[in-house]
Order: sequence, then C-alpha cells, then structure tokens
Amino acid sequence: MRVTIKEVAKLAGVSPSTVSRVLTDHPKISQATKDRVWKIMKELDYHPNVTARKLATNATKTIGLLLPNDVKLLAENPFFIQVLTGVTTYAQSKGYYIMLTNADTGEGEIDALNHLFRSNLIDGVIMTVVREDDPCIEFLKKNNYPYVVIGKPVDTNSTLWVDNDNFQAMYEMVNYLIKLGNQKIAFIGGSSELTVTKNRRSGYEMALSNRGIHLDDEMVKGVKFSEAGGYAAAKELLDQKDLDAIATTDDLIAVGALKALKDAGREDITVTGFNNTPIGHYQTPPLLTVEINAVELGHFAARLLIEKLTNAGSGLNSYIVDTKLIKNK
Amino acid sequence: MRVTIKEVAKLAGVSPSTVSRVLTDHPKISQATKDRVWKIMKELDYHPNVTARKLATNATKTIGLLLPNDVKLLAENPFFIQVLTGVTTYAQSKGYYIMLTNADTGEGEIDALNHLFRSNLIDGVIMTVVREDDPCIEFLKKNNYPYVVIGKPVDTNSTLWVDNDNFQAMYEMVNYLIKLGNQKIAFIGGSSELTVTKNRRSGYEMALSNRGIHLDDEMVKGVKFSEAGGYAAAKELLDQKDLDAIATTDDLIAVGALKALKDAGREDITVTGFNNTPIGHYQTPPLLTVEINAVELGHFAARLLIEKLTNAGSGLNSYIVDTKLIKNK
DNA sequence: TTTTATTATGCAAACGGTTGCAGAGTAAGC
DNA sequence: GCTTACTCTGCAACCGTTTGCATAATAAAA
Repeated sequence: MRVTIKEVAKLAGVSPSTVSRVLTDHPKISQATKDRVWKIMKELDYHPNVTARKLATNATKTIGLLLPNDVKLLAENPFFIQVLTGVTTYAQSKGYYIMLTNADTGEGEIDALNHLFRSNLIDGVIMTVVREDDPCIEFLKKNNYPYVVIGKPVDTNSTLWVDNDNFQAMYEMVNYLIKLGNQKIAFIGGSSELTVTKNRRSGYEMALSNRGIHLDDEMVKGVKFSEAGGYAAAKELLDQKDLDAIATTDDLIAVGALKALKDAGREDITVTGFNNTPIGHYQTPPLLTVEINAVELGHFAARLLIEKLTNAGSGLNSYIVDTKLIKNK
Repeated sequence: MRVTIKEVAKLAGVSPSTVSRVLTDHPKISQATKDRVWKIMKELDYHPNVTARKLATNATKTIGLLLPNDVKLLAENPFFIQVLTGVTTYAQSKGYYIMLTNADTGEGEIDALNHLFRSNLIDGVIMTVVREDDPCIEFLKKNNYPYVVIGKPVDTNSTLWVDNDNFQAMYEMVNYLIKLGNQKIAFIGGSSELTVTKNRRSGYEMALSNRGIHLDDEMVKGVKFSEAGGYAAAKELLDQKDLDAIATTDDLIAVGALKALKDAGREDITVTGFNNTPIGHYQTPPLLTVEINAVELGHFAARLLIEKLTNAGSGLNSYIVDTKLIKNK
C-alpha cells in the first residue's frame, strides 16, 4: 500500500528516474516537469522509501549515538540527555537520523560499533564517553570509520572532537579559590583514566603552580563517579590532610564531599563542583560550580560529523564550547 | 569493500539464497551446510547489510522513540533517559534498533511520525508524552501504525500502553497524608490535559472522598511543569486557602511549592512530590515522594510493541509497573 | 533544409539481500 | 527396477530507489 516512485511517475506521465531527479532538484529537469511532479507528490503524500535510497546510495544518513549502559550514571547527570538533544536536533535539521545504542564500555562497545558499521546501519558515530587509549577509538581509527568524540582526546590529530574548555574552567575555578584566600586545595576527580578528568586536573595543577603552590599528589583523589565516591574521598582527605578547599570534577562528587565535611563538622571548607546540576543549587553552603553547555556540545559534535561525512563545511576538526563559572550565592 | 552475501556464497560453494537461509536458520538446510557457511561468515566477519534486508523484507526492525523538544524538561527529569535506556536495552536484546526523534508537541510530532512511517524508517513507535485526545494518537490509530504509549490513555481499547499505577500511587500518598492528620489537602498538578495528571488527580480525589473530605475545585491547581509553576501555585493557594498539606505531581513542582512556603514562613505545611528525584533528597523539610520505575516502563513499552510487531507473545495490551511511597526522613 | 549543439528525459543496471517455486539427488515403497 | 516421497539447494524475480549513458526533441547554426 505504500506510495512508490513508480506511481508518482505514472500519474505525472514521466519515468521513475525523472521523479527521482525531481526529488534531488536535478538541474537538467525542466521547471514545468518539476512543478507537475511536485504537485502529484503532495497529492499522494509521497515520501521516498529511505531504506531503498540508503541501499542505492550506500549512505545511511544516520548517525549512531553511543551511550553507556549505566542507568544511574545517565539519570544522575543531565549531561547525556542534553548532548543527545543537541545531537538530535542538529542532525534532524540536516536530514540525518539518529540511531541509539547503549553498550557496556570495553568489548561491548566495540562489538556494538562493529555491528553498526558493518551492517550498514550508520555512517558515523558520536562517542559520549571516552577513556584514554580507548580501544574503541583505536578500533574506529583502524577501520576508518567516521567518528567524533565528546571530550578532548590525548592524540588530537586525525580525530574529530568537541569539548568544554575543561582545563580553562578548572584553572579559573582554582584561581578563584586562591583569590578567596584558600591555599590548601585538594582535588577529587572521577575515574582518572577519563580524559575529562585528566584535563581538569591539569587545570587544577596549572593554577596552583602558577601561584607558586606546591603540588602534592596526596591532595589528589580519583574516585568512582558518584556521591559515595565523593564522600569517601573527602573523608580520607580530612583524615590525612589539612584543607582549605576541595575542587571536584562533578557536582555529584561535590555533594558527597559536602556531606562528609558536614559529618565531620568542617563546614568551613569550600567545595566546588562541575556541571551546574539542579542538585548543586540546593546545597548549603552554596556550591561553586561550572556551567557547561552540553546541548551545544551535542550540536557541534553532530555538525563536525556531518561536515566530515559530506566533505563539506569548515574543515574544522574540533570545537571548544565555553563554560561559565557559577558563584551561587 | 563490504563483504556481501555473494562472497560468502562463493567461498562456501553455495548460492546466495542458501547463505540467506543459513542466516535465518531455515529448517531445510542441512546441518553440514550450515556449519560450513557459518565458518566462512565468521572468517570474513560477515554482517548482513541491514538496509538491504529491510528493503527485501519490508520490515525495518527499528522502533521510533519520540521525545519532546524541551531540553529543560528532559534534563530536569531523569524519567526520560531512564525510559530511553529501558527501551533501548530491551529492544537491542531482541534485535531491534532504536531511532530517536524529538519534536515539538502538536503538529511537529505528527509531521515527524508521518515522515518516519511513510519513509519506511520505523515499524512502530513509543510515545513518551501523551495528552488527552492527543492528535498524535488519533493519527497513529487512523493509519494503523503500531504504537505504545507511556501513560494510561483515556480510551484504553485498541491502544497498547504501559504506566505506573498513578492513580494508586497518589491515592496512597493522600491517604498517608490524611493518616498523618492532614485534612485540608491541596493538589498541584502539571498540565491538566496530560493524562498522567488526570490519573493522579483521580487518586487524590478518591482518597479524599473515601475519607469523607469535601472536594474543593479551588484546592486544585494545574501549572506548567516547572519549579516556577509550583511556586506560583503554592503562593496562590496560601493566599486563598487554609492548608495542611499539598500533594503535587512532581518533585520539581514540589520543590517550587516548598520554596513558596518557606518564603511565607509556612514550613508547617507538608508537601509531597513524585518521581523520587535527586533534588527531592536534598529538601528540608523532607520531601515525601513516589518512586517510579521508569526503566521498567521503557522495558515493557518496548516489549509490548515488539510483541505486537511479531504477532508473538502474551497478547497483553498493557502493563502496570508498581510504584513505591518514599518517606524520606 | 541539413547539420550541430543543447536540453530534457528514459532505459536499464545496480545496491544486497529474501523467498516462491522448480528440480536434482537420494531414500523408501512396491 | 520403477515410482513416489522427501530433503536439500539453486534460479530468478522482487523490494524502491539512484545514476551513467543513450537518445528524442528542440533550438541554433550554416
């Protein structure tokens, strides 16, 4: 019962190839024919069969979006759905479709990617979480599959990427802390193999050393990305060190840390977060944090990928989205 | 240079049709042939071209997931990404793919759906937000497109749906409030045309009338789904009415209401939420709320849809996921 | 009017699978 | 030994597009 190109052709008194060319606004088709064919298409509410088109053109016009399997992680952090929205809206505006997959990091991810590409389901992929030396990236690179990663990779050449300026953001945050009079500043980051953690840590270290403050490895903790992680790390720090402030890489971790401080009666210690989440707004004492524009991150990720797929556009291979220090009062 | 069915066939010394039948484990192919062909497929890491298969079988094995366009809504409520995860993991486990779309409610949604179906991109769709008399549903029904909605529809026949027991949850919540000694209980719901709001309101009304408490329309407010909405509605109620408690249909609204109460120095009034969000955990006084299992909601939505698409399975046309009263202390 | 250039369209093969039907080969029945 | 039945596999058409190439029709040139 589908309306096909043939019926349109028959009704318009032309051949299917002509209809096809009308669809792509081929320059050699006369305006009269175009008008006539368009009219018929409207009348029949004809929509080309995208599947058939994919087969013929060998382009799926679809981009894959890989999400981690961990629901808790996804649910606790608006980041993912924001990226997803940015990606989808931009892609849609360019006539691309989005195929969603979630997979366990590691083997699972590679299998998923391999399947998606080899089955001709997607033209390229956007990776939302990457680790340093991520086997996924190696895999993609080796097979020459188009991809863009969210989060600045270690090896920036031959990779498309978008990121917040994590280094800069953390640098500014720690600088701000110092300006407020803090000296003994600890750092609690998420998994230390995540490049995002690395970058933020670099910002932290740079801020300290620029002010001539000694770097102390024991002031740096890497934890599981969660409130509990933040709690445990802060407790450890309290036991081992003398502190003025703690800079963390996420509001969630910060909230955990705050709890530990409260339990220890050390509410004098300032804690900073990252991502400007709703939870952060409800903390007392106020949570300093960084607002990132995840929607825009998704937006540009999609844009870079699509430009690559169409060999069009700016030729940019990366994009940095500005962040904003939030001084909740 | 994709590896196609023909190459597998050639190397295995059989015809393409045989390879195709091996793929679907056709009963009439001898085990010996199957083994031989499988071996070759592994060797070549052959993955069938899903696009070609879609064209030939006229089944996309893809289900659409429609999300609202409103990023703020999406980001503030873990509900969506949880549903999404539930849908994706279940669908993947059954060999189905997920195509994501977001659209503005109303015309935008219908256009999006029409395009997805007529272009042969999806076999069915899961709707995450539905309104009463939603034109989308009418559209889907009229065209006989398979769909399942999350949220109990008014007209339950000829529609597949999954839902929390919203009625029951709100009923229990209000009952609990009454048991605590509250009598003058107001209700703040999201958009009153959303079926979810209707159902929760019914629970509220039933609880009151069962206990012989007079229903007062002025005690019921419908607001935009947001903190600001909750704030405004609570303020209005304070001005107009004498209150013991406010039952709301969402933590976000509840948080707004709490703020209004705090501003008015009326922290004696109990506020209840819905969805058990992280924000809710950080309220003082503690926020009574309802935990819903959105992942499972997504899971069953996908399941019902896939069963419908394959004419297989339980023949169920709805599924109700249990909720849990959360008495944060 | 014939030739040449130009424009607009159609033909048919491809894209990579699936599947109804026919038929080769083997086993069983008589 | 000749049918009959059954098992396994191949042939070829089809799914709905796209696109290189050929060509009919028209206009311009001679």
